[in-house]
Amino acid sequence: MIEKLIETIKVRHHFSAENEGLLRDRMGETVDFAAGDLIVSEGRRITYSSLLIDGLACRSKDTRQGSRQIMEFHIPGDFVDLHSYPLESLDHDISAITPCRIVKLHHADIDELIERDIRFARIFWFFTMVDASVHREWLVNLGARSGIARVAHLFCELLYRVRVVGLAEGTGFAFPVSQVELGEALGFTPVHTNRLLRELRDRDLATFRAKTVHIHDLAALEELAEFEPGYLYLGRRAG
Amino acid sequence: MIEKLIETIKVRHHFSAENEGLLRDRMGETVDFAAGDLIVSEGRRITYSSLLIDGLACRSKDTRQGSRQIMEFHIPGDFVDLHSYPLESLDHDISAITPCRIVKLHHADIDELIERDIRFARIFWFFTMVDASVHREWLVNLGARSGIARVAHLFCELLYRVRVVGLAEGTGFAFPVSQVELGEALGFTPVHTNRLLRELRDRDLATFRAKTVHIHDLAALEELAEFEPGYLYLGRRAG
DNA sequence: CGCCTCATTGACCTAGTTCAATTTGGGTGG
DNA sequence: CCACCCAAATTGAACTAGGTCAATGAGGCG
Repeated sequence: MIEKLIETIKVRHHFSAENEGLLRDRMGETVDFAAGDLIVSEGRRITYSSLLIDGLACRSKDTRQGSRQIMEFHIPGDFVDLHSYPLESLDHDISAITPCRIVKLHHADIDELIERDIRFARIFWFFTMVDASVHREWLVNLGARSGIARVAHLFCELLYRVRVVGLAEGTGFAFPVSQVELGEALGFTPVHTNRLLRELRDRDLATFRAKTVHIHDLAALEELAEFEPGYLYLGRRAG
Repeated sequence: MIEKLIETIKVRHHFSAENEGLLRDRMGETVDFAAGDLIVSEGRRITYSSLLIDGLACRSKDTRQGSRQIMEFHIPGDFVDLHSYPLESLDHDISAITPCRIVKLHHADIDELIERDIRFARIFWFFTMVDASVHREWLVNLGARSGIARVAHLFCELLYRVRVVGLAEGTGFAFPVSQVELGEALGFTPVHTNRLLRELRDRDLATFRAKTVHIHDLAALEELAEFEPGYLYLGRRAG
């Protein structure tokens, strides 16, 4: 059930079988959410973190004008709100885009894990720092890249992340968002998002159809996006 | 010397005199940088974190087209690269905008502090999570707010942060950036940044002149920016 | 004084928005 | 199986925020 999480740990850290066992034992209840549900809502005090094991979720903030900014997409294997452990409450919403299943990890259990082996603190802190790194890359995306490059960059990022947890099929992957939601992540209107997708298709770089991304020319797409995967910290490292 | 850091801890956590002493004892060498210097450069392996005690610094990434995206400004009292402690290397540059003075806190000493009192881990992790929260708010800024609101939002954020460390003078504060740099943070060209500043001035909301921001009508500016300071996590809380 | 960098302004251009209409495709009831 | 429905995708045309290019102005400093 938490296989995908284990994968995301192991690409980055040495992780003993013993600690893997400890972690498995601490995982709590499973909860299901329907598409559109709030998994965590802004400002609420939180006593557990949610590991996404199935579905697509996102972090977002609403603006007063009724628009919404999506700040990160979450795929199975991601803790969607691990930062609630140090922060205790969140500054934004986490919502289910498709039906989602999460497993709880209570903050008290995180405390225990860290007490048992301080390396757990490193691992969890590291995860939250990867999210921050992704945020920074998205800032570059929104602030400094052209429309077409923004879409390309997002597709590249998702491909790399999805591969780690075994959800890629070659250079294609499921990405069950509407064009409205895609626009909310990229800072564009749905109309313009649609035109950018058409341009990607016309240039034979990537196709987004039926909630699925197919990348036709990954090298060219990365070139267009100036994609450098380093910010995802996917390399195996000492830990 | 680290008074401002202590302030930023104390607005958020209970912090004992004993721990304050421990922290003071661990602070390392002081280093000075000239305006424009890189304090930390992308990809470098890092063994200490830098506490900014004087000057203005920023986190940024360069794009291949030669433009630059600024992702956060740092004022005295901020650790500019505390995330290098869990990450060990950084995905972006940290540079001195004005002459800067930093004090080193070696990662080995952070280890020791945490070993002495686990609450240090919470405090440091918390700091890095506030940076992430700021990143998310900036994502909303770049992705979903109008030009004028973006500038307004940045000015509001800086006022609130600068107040904590005693660097505000009423509703004014020093902000020694050029309009080019301001544009690099907001995702605008210098020309357009200039026009937005003129509009803020014309509407009697705020003035940016001689490297100083003067806010004339804070309530109206916050309203325009949809500024909600919660994301800065400045309220005093249990820790 | 004379640079030199930065701020300011104008005129024109383009990426992205807005509004509105049309098409597509999956699901559902008969 | 088909007719219908509804949400989402697609396209067009007109509009606007922001970019580009280029010239001018203003302050700081050797």
